[in-house]
Amino acid sequence: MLKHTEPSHSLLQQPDSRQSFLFSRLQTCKTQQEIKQLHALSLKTGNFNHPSMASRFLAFYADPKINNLDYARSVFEQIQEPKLLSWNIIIKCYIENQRSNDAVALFYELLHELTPDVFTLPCVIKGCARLNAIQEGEQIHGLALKIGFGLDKFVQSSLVSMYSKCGEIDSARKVFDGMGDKDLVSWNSLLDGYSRCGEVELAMELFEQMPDRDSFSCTVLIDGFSKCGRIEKAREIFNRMPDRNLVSWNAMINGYMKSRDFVMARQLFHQMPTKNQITWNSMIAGYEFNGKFMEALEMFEEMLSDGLLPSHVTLLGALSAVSGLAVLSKGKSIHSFMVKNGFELDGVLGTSLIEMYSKCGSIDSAQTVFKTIRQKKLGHWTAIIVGLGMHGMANEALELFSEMCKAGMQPHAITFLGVLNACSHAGLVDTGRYYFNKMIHDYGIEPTIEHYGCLIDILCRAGYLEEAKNMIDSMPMTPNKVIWMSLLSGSRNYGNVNIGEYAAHRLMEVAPNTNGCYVVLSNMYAAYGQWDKVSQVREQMKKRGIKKEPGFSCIEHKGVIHEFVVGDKSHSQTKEIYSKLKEMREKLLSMGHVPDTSQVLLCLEGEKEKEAELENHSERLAIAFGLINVEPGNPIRIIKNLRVCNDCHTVTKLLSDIYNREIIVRDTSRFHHFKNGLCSCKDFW
DNA sequence: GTAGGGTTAG
Repeated sequence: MLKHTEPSHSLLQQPDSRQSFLFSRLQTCKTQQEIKQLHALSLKTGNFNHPSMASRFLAFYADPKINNLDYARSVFEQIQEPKLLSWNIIIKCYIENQRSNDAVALFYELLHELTPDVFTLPCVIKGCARLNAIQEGEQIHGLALKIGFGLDKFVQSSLVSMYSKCGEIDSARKVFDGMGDKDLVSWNSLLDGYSRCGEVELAMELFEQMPDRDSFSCTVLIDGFSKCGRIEKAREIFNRMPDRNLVSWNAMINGYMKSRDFVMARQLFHQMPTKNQITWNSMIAGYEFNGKFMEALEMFEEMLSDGLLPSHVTLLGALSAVSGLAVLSKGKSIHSFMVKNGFELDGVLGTSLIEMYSKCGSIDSAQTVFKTIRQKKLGHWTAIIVGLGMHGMANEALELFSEMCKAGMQPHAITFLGVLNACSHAGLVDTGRYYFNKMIHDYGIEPTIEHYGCLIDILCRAGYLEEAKNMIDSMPMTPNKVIWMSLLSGSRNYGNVNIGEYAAHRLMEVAPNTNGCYVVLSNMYAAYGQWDKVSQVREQMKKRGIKKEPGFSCIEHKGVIHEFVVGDKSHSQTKEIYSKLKEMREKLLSMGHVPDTSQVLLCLEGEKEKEAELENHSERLAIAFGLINVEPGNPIRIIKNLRVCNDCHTVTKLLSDIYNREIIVRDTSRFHHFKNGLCSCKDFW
C-alpha cells in the first residue's frame, strides 16, 4: 500500500503543472501497477487532493474490473474533505461488493458532511433493500422528499423496488402511482413486488397493462409462478419469451425443482445454451432440498470437474447433502477445499460445517470447528448446542448455553430447541422444565409446537404420562403427529395401555398413514401379552394397506456408501458378512446374551424366527461389514432410518466390548456412541 | 468518472 506522505512545499505550490499529464496517463493506463505509480506520483506532486484527481483514482480502484474495495476505502480515507462524487463512488463500491451494511453506515456518515444527491439515494436505497432494512429505507424515503428528490425517476424506482423486496407492496404501489414518468424499470420493480409476495394474478394483470415488456418482466413473472407451484403457467410464459436469457432458464429450473420435477429440471439444465454458477447451485440446492442427496453431491462433483468455482451457496448445498447421507469423508474433503480456497467460516458456512460434522457423527470435529471460529455468532453457538444435544452430551450443551449467555448472546427459539432436545436425550426432566419456563419468562419467546413437542417428549420419556397428556390438552395449538407419537412411545415404554390407546387414536386422526403408530401400538400390546389386540392392529394395517417401513442401515467406506436391509444378501461381500454374523452370534451367546424379542413385529410366530429376524437386522449387517472392512482404531459409523430396537442396542453395546471397537449409530433423531460395552445414551433413548 | 429492475441461499 502506498504511504500518503506530506507533499514537499515547493511542489505543492504548483500542483497544476503536471495535472494534465497525470489526467491523460490515467485515461490510458490499464494495470493496477500503473495506476498505483500514478497514484504515488500524484501524492508526491501534491495533485492527489486536487478536486477531481482523488475521485478519479477512487473510481479506478472501485471499478468492478479492479474491484479492490479495501484499497478503494483506504484511498477514500486519505482524501481531505471528499466531494459528494467520491462518497457516491465508495458507497456504490460497497453495494457492489455485497457490503450493504457498510454502505448504509457510510451514507449516515455522509449526512454529517454533505447533502446526498440523485446518485447517492438510489444506491443507498438499494442497500436498504438488500438488508431488508425497511425502517432505514422509510427514513431515507422521507429524507429524499425533504431535500426535493421525491420526484426523481431513479429515486422513485429504487423505492418501489425496496418496498417490494421488503414485502411492503402497498407502499411500493403508492410510490409507483405517484410517479409522473414511469419507465420499464419502474414497471418491472412493481411487477417484482407482486410476484414476490405471491400475488401472481395481480402480477399477471400488471404485466398485461405494461406499455413495454422485456426479458426482465418475463423472468420476474416466471419466478413468481414457479415459486407458488404453478410451474405450467411459468412454462407458458417461458415458451412465449422471444429472448430467453440465462436468468429465465435458471428460474425455470428452480420452479421444476420446487415441484419435484427432477426430469424437467435436468432436461432444461442440459438444453440451456450457457450455464453459470447459479445454474449449478440451483440444481445442487434443488436436489438437496428434496432429499436427493446423492444427486446433489454428484452435481457438485461435476461442477468442480468442469472447472467452476463454487460459491458459499454451492458449499451450503453440498454440505447439507453430506449431512443427509453422513458421508464423513466427503464432508472432510469439502472442509479442506474450503480452507484451501480461503472461504471464511465466520458466517453460515461455519454453522453448516458444525452441523455437517455433528450429523456425520463426528462431534469432536464439530467442536474443533466451533473453537476455531473467532467471531462466534448466534448460529454457531446454536449449531454446536444442537449437535451436542443430538449426541446426548447434555451437560456440555448446557455449559455452552450458559457460556453463550455470558458472552452477551441472546439465544433465540432454535437455540432453546437445541437445549430442550439435549435435556430430552439425557432424561433431564427438571432442567427441561426450567429452560422451557426461562425461555418464556426471561427471554419473552413464545414456545412453538416444536418446543412443546420437546418438553412433552421429555415428560413421556421419563414416564410422566399424565403430566404430558395434560400439557397436550392445555397447549394453545393443535397437537401434531410428533407429539402423539411421543405420548404413544412413552406409554409403550411404561406400559400404560390406556394412555397409549388414547394417543394412538388421536394420532390416527391427525395422520392416518403413520406406519410407526401401528408398529408401536402392536409392540405395546405384545409386550403386555394382549395378543387379541395385536392381531386387531395387524388386521387394521392390512385393511389400510399400511406396511412397516423397511429398515435400512448405511455405512460409508472409502467414499462409497453401503446400504443394507433386513436379511440382505445382495452385497458383494455377503459370504464374509454372514460368517461374521455367525461369529458375532456365538460370541454374544458365550457372553450370556438372551435376545429380546419383545419388539419384533407380529408376523413372525415362533421365538426362533423372531430371534433370526433380530440377527439379520440391517444394522447388524452393517456392523459386520464394518468389523470386516473398517481399519481397527477407527470408529464404525452407521446411519439408520429407524429407531434402534432394544435388542440391537444391547447387542451393539456388547459388540463394542467384544471387538474393542467404537460404534457410532445415527438413528432418526440422535446418535449413540457405543464403547467398552456402554452407550453414550446411558440406555435412555 | 457516479444512479433504479430478475435467478441460487433458512
